[in-house]
Amino acid sequence: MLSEKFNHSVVEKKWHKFWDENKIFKPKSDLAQKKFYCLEMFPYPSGKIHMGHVRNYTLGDVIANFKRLSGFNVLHPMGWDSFGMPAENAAIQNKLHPKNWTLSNIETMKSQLKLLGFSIDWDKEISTCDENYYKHQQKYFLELYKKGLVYKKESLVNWDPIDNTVLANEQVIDGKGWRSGADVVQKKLSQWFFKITEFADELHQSLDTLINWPEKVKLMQRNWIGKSQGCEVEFNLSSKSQNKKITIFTTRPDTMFGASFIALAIDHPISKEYEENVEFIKFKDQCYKIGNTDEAIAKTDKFGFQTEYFADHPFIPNKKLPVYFANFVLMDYGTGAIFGCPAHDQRDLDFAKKYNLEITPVILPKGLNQKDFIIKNEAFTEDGTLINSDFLNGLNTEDAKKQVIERFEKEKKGKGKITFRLRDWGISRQRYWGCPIPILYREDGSIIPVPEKDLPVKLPEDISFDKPGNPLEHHPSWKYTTCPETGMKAIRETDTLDTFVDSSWYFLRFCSSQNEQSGYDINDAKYWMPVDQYIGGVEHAILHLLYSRFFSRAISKGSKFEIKEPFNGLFTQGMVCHKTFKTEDGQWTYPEDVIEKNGNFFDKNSNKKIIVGSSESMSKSKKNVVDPQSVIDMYGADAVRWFMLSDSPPERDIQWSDEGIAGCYKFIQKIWSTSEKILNNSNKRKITENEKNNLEKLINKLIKEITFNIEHFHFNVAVAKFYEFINNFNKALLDYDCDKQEFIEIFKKFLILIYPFTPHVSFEIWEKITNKKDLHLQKWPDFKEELLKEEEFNIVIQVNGKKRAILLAKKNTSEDSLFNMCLETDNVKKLIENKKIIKKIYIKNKLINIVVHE
RNA sequence: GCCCUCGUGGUGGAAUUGGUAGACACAAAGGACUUAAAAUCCUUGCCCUUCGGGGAGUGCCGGUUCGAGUCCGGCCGAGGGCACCA
Repeated sequence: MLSEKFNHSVVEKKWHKFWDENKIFKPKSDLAQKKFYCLEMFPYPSGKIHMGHVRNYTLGDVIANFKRLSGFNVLHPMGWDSFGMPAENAAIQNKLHPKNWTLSNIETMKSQLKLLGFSIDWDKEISTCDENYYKHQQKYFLELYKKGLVYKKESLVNWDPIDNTVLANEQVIDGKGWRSGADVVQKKLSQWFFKITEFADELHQSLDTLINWPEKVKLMQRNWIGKSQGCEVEFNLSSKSQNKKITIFTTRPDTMFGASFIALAIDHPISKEYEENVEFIKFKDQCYKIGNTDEAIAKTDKFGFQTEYFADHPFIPNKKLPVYFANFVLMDYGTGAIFGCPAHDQRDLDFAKKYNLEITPVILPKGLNQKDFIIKNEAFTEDGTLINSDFLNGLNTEDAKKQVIERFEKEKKGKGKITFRLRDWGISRQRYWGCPIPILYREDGSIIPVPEKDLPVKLPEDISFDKPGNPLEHHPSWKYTTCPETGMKAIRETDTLDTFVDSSWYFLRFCSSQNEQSGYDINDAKYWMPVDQYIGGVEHAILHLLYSRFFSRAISKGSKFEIKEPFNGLFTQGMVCHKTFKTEDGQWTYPEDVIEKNGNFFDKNSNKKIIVGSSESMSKSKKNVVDPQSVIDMYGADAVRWFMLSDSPPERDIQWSDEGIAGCYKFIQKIWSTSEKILNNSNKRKITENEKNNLEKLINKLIKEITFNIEHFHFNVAVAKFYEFINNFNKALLDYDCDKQEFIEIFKKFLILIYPFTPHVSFEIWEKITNKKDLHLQKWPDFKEELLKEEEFNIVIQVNGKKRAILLAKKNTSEDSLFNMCLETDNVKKLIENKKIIKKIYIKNKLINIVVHE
């Protein structure tokens, strides 16, 4: 009988229809069953799906399927992060309405995702630009407003001059807008903020509870929150005309006796007194001129402006410290004021040298004599022993810190204090395509939250992008309204919410996606939350993941079900990379347009010579992309999924290659042809006990390995084990040449194991073998540990730690007889002849090492 | 500058606790089947060899150990995060 090829396009369509119609991926409403919430970061509907999506959702799908087979009630939903700037850019460029552009992209991408056969419950689909979604978000905004976690303030903000919008600190990367790449400038604007700093300590501490998060991500968040232990100290300032008090923050109170000046941030409140001082204005301008890139700032010389004030040293009577405004002091960290200790801080040293200020060393490095310790151009910033410090002399840094703080607290001059680097989250965006902020500005100047009954504040549809700036601002009527209480004239807030707000609670919405009354139902959330496995790109390590941790805390605070951590397990996958191609005149070229001739590469359209560049993460701008749709058409969804899981560990980058996908296609065919071989076998010879045993061992080993490797995210290793199994299984099929029944039973277990990876071919063969369409209802097979115990072992024989021979020995052979067997092995014999055996090491069923001496 | 991670064949990568380094796959070379191709299958893969085997070998140098890819110290290289945070 001739084997037929596996026809992926027909088979895959057939199963998509069956899965869809029977809603087999819908979770059960039986809340007594143990649950598993498997979530991948939802996509922004930019047009078409890309390979990054394919990899992300394939990884999640393996987990979801595996957990379903393992008896869990699995929630595996999908939605769209559908507000955002690209929709507006498309509107401007192509005269499309952002809504239409977005909805049509969603439609395209949804159909593409369906091609891949992901086990998603599409009934739970949500979209953040849907008013049924954002009305709840507006409600949460108002709740946070009530809880005092939202406020408005005038502040210097990061302004992206290309996108014409404000960016959060987290969205400024190397001084450039995270999306536009434009140099960010500082601008003073009145903005809404979420008080994320209120949770700084909790967000920091709670990271320790996230044992299923990558250390790397936790570390990044820890650094971002930046917890520092120190103290605040009050200084008395005096000038000819007046006295004042200011508070400074320091993490090095131990260096107090080395203080030689006080430095204030340029916008410290005291600067009000100098607003009209010509010299001060000059100084301020000079500071702003420097530019915004972090590198430029870091390299800038330290300079300052001396005030007429002097500060009293808290411990040294009559010691007066000059007070400066300095360009390196930040207003929004600590108190915006510091004391300078030049000997033990590099910035302070640079500053002190410029203005000839005192440099008093107070920390002596270990093992150094005080006479030999001179500060020249480098400050000593490490720990040591206190000198020149009155009551602290002789103490180490740690103890000195404690003593100083104790003394400050006793004398009411200061107190221990923890400070965070984290700033509040600026959420106002001057954009149309986002969630409107439900706030009114009444003509009498008061700020009125929109009453809940008037929600949602909907986006107007009739908008124009003819003028630059925010279309909501320019809309002829939308923003004009009246106060619901007084009837006074009022104007709507025209800023919309940062789209990171949208994605900060969507995982909660999935628990109750249809609920009209509230964003999520407490009982649903109690059952489904937290997300058991969250999967996405590491680029969200800080932004999205920190915001979500904050937002779910903030909205659930004080409710019957407080959410501490929304994501129990986190996995950050690597990117999909491809070689880059450039013509000699520097034009990026798509891989599909590159042809090879005698080892050289050419653009098939222009015939220009192509330079092959390094492999980089697939991106539209470099054109090193491969369209998933065309690959699915050619090789099938199972092959594409298989590729995504093969070779590279999921947390590392993967290299896309044509040979690789072709190899995956061959493997899918091989699964199919193996099933054909079994079924077409008409031999009637009965299988022997030994053969049967071997087959059982084979599948038992596979079950153990696949289970372990899925649970540990070693999908690439699981793939290798499948290859190994299929190779051995085919060999057995050929060698044993007996009645097929036993092979069928083994192969059925194999199909259950591989179903999470390649569902289409698995379902098809399962049906062919069993005449049933119920592969998804099978139970994940158990393995019998006793079958894995081998009767015979390869015992490695080492002489002086080097492998010299391998012995096949029965389990539990005594050490002595093994040793005797060793001595009779030719190789060993040669090597230990005329030598003294010093030592024997025996590791049971594994290894013997004979140590000899000349 | 500070912090973190990673260095294994031509390539992607295996190697649960220190115990047979290179599983599995891709690419390459040779071969089988075929009129031919595709598909499939087999063999090979550093150096020496009398074909039994021997030697070197996981970025480099050193250490601990009977035994190190794995642990420790010091270099070198790549990638990532933070960057005037007092």
